[in-house]
Amino acid sequence: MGSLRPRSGGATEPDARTRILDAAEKLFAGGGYEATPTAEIARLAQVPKGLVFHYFPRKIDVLVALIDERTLVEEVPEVEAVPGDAAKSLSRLARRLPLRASPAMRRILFREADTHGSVRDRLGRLNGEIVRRARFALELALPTRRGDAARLEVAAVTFAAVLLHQENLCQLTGHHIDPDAVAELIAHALG
Amino acid sequence: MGSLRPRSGGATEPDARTRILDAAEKLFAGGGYEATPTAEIARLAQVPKGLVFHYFPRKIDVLVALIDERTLVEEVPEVEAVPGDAAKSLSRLARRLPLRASPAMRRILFREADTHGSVRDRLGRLNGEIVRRARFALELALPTRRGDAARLEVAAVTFAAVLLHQENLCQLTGHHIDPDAVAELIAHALG
Amino acid sequence: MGSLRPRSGGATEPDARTRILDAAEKLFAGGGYEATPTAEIARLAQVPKGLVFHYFPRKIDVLVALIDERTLVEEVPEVEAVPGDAAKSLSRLARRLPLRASPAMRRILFREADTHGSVRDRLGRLNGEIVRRARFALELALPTRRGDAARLEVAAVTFAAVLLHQENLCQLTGHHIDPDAVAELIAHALG
Amino acid sequence: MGSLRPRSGGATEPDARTRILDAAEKLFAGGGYEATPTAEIARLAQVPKGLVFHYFPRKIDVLVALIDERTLVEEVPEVEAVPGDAAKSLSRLARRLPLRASPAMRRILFREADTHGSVRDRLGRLNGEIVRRARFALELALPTRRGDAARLEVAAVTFAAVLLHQENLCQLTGHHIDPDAVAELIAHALG
DNA sequence: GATGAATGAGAATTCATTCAT
DNA sequence: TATGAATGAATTCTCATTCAT
Repeated sequence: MGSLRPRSGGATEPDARTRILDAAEKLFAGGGYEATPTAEIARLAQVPKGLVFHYFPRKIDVLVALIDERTLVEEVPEVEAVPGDAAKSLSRLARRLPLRASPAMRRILFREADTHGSVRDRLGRLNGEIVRRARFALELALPTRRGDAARLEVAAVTFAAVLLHQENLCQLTGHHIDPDAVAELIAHALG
Repeated sequence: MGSLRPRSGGATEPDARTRILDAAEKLFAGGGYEATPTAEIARLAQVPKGLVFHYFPRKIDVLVALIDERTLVEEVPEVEAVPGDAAKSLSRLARRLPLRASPAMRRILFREADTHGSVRDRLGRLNGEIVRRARFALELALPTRRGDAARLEVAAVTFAAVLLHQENLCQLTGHHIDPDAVAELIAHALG
Repeated sequence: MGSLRPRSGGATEPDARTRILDAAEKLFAGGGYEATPTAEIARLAQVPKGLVFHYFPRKIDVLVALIDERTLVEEVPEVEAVPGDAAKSLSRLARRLPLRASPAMRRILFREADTHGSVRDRLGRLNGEIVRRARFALELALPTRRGDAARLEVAAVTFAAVLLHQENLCQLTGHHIDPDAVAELIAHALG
Repeated sequence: MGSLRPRSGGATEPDARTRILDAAEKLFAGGGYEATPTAEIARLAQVPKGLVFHYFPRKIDVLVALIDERTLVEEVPEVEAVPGDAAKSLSRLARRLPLRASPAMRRILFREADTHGSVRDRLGRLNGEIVRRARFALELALPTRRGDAARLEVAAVTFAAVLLHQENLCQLTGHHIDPDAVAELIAHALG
């Protein structure tokens, strides 16, 4: 499990709070937030039950802390787009979503979107950021023509939809999408 | 709530089993499966608690019955596509997903995809059917060119992603997608 | 399962009441009276749940009927003892307990002795009858000596204990007793 | 009720776990395991319902703990037999069964033999130990003769049967056995 | 900070029994 | 006589949360 917080480095055993979050991350990703008892978090974290509530007074605080500390939507100004090559720019975006989070945290992010506002918000910001980057990449790649703004926006939104759809439902339904091919398709549509 | 089962027509009060499913549909869509106690289903359905278990021995059976009886993925051979007009064909598909289910059932379908295999399966079939129809629509609309099969497939998959993404996450994140615009974009990409 | 009631002979399917008792016999012997739901009796008997209560208004009536109709302690005057051969007489008794009941009913008889007075009574009568027969066998077999009445009684009671212990606990604990050897031992003690 | 665990001595109120086992011991002996609700155990123990499940996650664990902690089959090498006096040796054995358990626990041991394997095992070991001791007592008491091993074994098994039969069924059927008289009978048979 | 016993509301499920048909 | 839906109290078990130490 990936933490965004610096851990006490080397071979040291992570501290109790970290172990609790590690356990919750695994369990929430597996069975879901509602179906995971705090007692099981404690057991897996190898901490006494009471300690979970010492760090996280209510169960929901564990989820909030996970989202807060272990997912990061990268909203940096500089986006690595390839000027003049829309397809390549989108492919890059696909290969490296502006989301720093472990696979488990990604599952939680999508799965528990209904559970708490903070999760939903994070997901919304991720979507927004992907759209923003896709838009930027396309703007940078394409010769500026008038009247293209709307179409470019649609392309960006579409690409974001494909990426998030893949992250979320494709894993469940077993379908597969090749983002590179989609990138090329979209680039072609705008070209 | 929409039932695929024929109800006892007219103003007759629906029978107990139907009322239970009606109540479950509303509650699962609202608070989610795990967070909904069977007692609340019974209360809303105005039946004694025991009757819920008379019809559905375990709680999960209520969810399975809902998916089973109140969602239908239309897998019919004839698809109404407009020959020669890819964009219009896709737009039509967007306007009428091959999914017969109430808005509440749609919410349940996406929300509880992790909860039980039967939900996941249904969702997978929905995705598959949308892809199939999009593919068919595009094949019918476009002049047959060699080597385009792959690109056409990508277009179909992309369109399906957009539609399902809209049904699922757009409602949560507050973003919006105009399927018609996406349809046009894709048609243009293949045109 | 053995019924003491005459069944409708030949290959005819037994009637509902009989099937209910057949099912109860098997289930009570297997899991015990308390742990057997009436619904399961109905299921195994392949009769609707309501019919069980038609024939047996309360659940305990099923057990009482079983004991009543499917166990018989033979309290007949004529006992086949071998005059002059105590060991042989006891052996015969062991080989044919004065209890007409299927193995399942025997299990129920011992297992549910605490559950209802009628079961306890039947068991008491069985014990009494075995003692009576053992006593009779020994009296018949042995030359009448004064002062031996008490010892003979002890022998009879001992033999009954061995037989019932075997029927009851030996089956559970996996131990084994050879009644013939015990018969010989006792005969020797009195000889 | 006798506990094999050391209690907090003196007039101190026993702790919650002990009170739960005390209550269960009384209730299981009275009405039987199946017929005793955990809620009644809690009530009698004067602890909240939840605490029963804190210590014993499933109801059966209460029974298992009782058997485990409150019955002990004494399997010690040294057996106090009276050399040369078989009858007396057996009488001693009868007077002090190698079973450390309260009368209530004895009732539970025999009554719930079908309920759980652990009970059955304990009962089996008790039977085995009694046989072993009876055998030892007789070996010690009797002059060693050839070919008597089998008869001695039968005698031991018989005596064990009588003792356990008395503990178990005699209480139910109302019959009575005088172990001393049986001891004498057996001694006489081997004498 | 750490701990695990304690709490009790409430969850799922069971089940004997009733009853209208 | 036959049926299975209906009932609701009771039962086992869960679990977030508190709290004394």
